[in-house]
Amino acid sequence: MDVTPSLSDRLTEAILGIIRDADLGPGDAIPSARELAKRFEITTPTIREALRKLEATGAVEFRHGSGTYVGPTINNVVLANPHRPPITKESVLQLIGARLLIEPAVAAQAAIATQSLDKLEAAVTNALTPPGGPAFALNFHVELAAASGNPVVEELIGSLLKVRLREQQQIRQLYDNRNRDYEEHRAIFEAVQAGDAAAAEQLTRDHLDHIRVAVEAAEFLELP
Amino acid sequence: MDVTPSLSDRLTEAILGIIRDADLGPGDAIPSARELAKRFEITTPTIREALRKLEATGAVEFRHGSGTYVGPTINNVVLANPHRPPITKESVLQLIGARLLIEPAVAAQAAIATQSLDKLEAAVTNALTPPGGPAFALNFHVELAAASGNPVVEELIGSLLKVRLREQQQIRQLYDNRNRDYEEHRAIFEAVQAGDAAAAEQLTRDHLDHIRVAVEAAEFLELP
DNA sequence: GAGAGCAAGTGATTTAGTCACTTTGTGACT
DNA sequence: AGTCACAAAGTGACTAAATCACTTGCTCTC
Repeated sequence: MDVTPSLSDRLTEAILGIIRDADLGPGDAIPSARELAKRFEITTPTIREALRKLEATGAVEFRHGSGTYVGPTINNVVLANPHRPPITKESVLQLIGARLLIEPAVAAQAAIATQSLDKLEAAVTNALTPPGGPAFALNFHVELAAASGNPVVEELIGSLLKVRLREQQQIRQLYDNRNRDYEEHRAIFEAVQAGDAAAAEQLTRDHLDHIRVAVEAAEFLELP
Repeated sequence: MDVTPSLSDRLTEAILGIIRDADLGPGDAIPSARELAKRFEITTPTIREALRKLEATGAVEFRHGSGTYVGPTINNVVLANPHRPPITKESVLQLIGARLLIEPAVAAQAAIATQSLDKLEAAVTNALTPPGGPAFALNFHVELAAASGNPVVEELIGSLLKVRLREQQQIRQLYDNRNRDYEEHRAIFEAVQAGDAAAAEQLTRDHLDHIRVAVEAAEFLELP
């Protein structure tokens, strides 16, 4: 069973090999589909299928008329499912439940890590005066994970937040907690800065619990 | 910017719509590529690109000569990157670091949850007498996450373990900790069963720390 | 020098087929 | 009657040769 080495999956691996051999990072251009087809001695539709697979995981990006480029998540070990099922109140609560389990420990770790906190502080203050939209509010949690010093944890939190990005923003717009969020974020930041792991952990737990309560109280709208 | 609704991404959404409207689950067959092409009034290569994207995220599966079927991870919110970068000692340690941050809290949650522990106990005992290979040893951690009652957490741990499945197995085979693992797993299980959250948390932390030390002591081989 | 416009390169998609694999059912043989 | 071999139908895998649409950069003009 499955003695088949693979189908055109070998192509995706080969393309990834090219990207890594050339030491390309996100944003860099990769050879055109036509050239890849020539190089592997196959036809364009076949190479396109391989590229589509890579596109689905964010390893490459297409830009019509311009070229194909290395995607932002090529080095991720875990990623948000781009083909996510439709949202329900239950799924949102499960998501918050997962964060409630993880993020307090992350905050505690950030408090005892020696990472730079500049970007975390920026995320706190930027949330109040949003120059780039409401997505900034979520940024705090990703930066908090980044401050833990473990890039995998950062990916994990980032993925969890990305899954429901639009919905999270919608929730935040409905119940304008911007000020309360700001206060709570700042309190967490200060605990982290002071190296008080226990306080950071508890404050994060409280913060997420407030969000959970808000979601639980909400009667859900339909999905757009 | 990006006023373009999308390209043939609409196809992937449409296919997912068909799957959900027909209430299909993993293993169920979906219409053939030719029929989908006819239904959407496009050609087969185009529909194949869309299906490939879905294949990359585990939403569908191809079986040559048989058909296309719904994949196992279609309802996941987060998934392991199938195009993972090559392994390094550092990346393995980062992975363990992430688990060290998350799993103790998961174990504590499992101890106070009211979930059934049958499968968890089975995972403990099966690890010693492996009927299905060494993958069973990792199963314990997934079942532990399942026992927490939060499916998102289960997905998360499952994804983290899947990323380095082969490598993890390799590590385990090299340093045959099977007996020590069994003892530690059993201790964690018993703490969970007894509802002792603090003990479950600490035992899990110790267990993962033992693995971390073992990996840190290992001088790494090349990748196959 | 600045702008309009053309041309080359690229992805997006079509059309029309061939090959390889799996499944299933039918028929012949035992 | 049961079983096995084989053919047929359906499916995915892939090829081949185009055409359309978009981006970019260059050149030519004013």
